[in-house]
Amino acid sequence: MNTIEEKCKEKGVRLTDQRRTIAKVISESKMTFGSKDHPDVDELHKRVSLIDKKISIATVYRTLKLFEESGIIERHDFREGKSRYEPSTDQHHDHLIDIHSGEIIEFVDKDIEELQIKIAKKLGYNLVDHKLELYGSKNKK
Amino acid sequence: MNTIEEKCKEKGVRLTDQRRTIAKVISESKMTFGSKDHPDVDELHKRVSLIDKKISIATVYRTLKLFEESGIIERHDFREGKSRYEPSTDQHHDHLIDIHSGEIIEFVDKDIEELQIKIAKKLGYNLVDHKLELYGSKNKK
DNA sequence: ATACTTGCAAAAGATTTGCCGCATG
DNA sequence: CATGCGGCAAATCTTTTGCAAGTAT
Repeated sequence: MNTIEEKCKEKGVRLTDQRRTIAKVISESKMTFGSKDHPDVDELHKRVSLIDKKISIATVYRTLKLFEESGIIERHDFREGKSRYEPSTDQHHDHLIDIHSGEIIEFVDKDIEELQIKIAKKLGYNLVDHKLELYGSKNKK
Repeated sequence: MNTIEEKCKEKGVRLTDQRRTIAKVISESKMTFGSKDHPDVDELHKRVSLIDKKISIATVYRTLKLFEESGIIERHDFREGKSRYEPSTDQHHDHLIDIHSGEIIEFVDKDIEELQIKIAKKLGYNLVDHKLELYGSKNKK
């Protein structure tokens, strides 16, 4: 059983064959394609179809929304007009996007996390969530 | 003449009545509606129509894209599936979005800016741009 | 049994584009 | 005058939804 399937059980998300298949594909995305993998809906539907070609894209959309709302996966908009997904991790991370290749690098920085909480507090808010994306070009030399 | 019109001249962006009107509306957005104003395309079209009701929404889209590509205005996606705009400023700022009211608070933090540059460098990149959005709920007390 | 899911196709919402007459520099 | 611009409607792209039939607990 894959990680996402386990999380569904924990959260009381009902499981069906379709959801199990989609869960499996997302769970295996990073394992198979590396930490730079953040597939979009179409890509996920393609991968899911290899396992069960009867799963419709509407189900993929519905399942992704469900998983996202349960905190099981994360959705990102990298300024392309479509969403990309990845499994949630214990360790929060942010992204650096290579503006030339589109490659996505993940990173973790504790100082930045703390600074954000402090800024929100100063403005009179509790930080619930945040999004930090760096856009950069590869440094020659 | 408004600020955006001036910037068009600097950048060699051709001016027309429609573009002048749209420039005026964006220039005046913060003056009229406060620093929390980040209108979307529909809202801008409504405001523009009050001045010249013959300007089509296609022109608003085309003009916003043009201004954005020239660095005259900034586009944001605050996770709503549509874009919001504001005039570019000399002083870079980030946004905190109230998850309950949708209110947008602008803030500037030099430490965070520096930290981002440092992180990008460590990963072998030159930071070209970035996006930081904090999502928070109002802190009672 | 009963409420939840799915597939399909249609709908919706945001944004872009082809065409052609018109304005700008 | 030539090139680019704007209006309109149709097209595109991503995502959502109504419906009828099937499925999980």
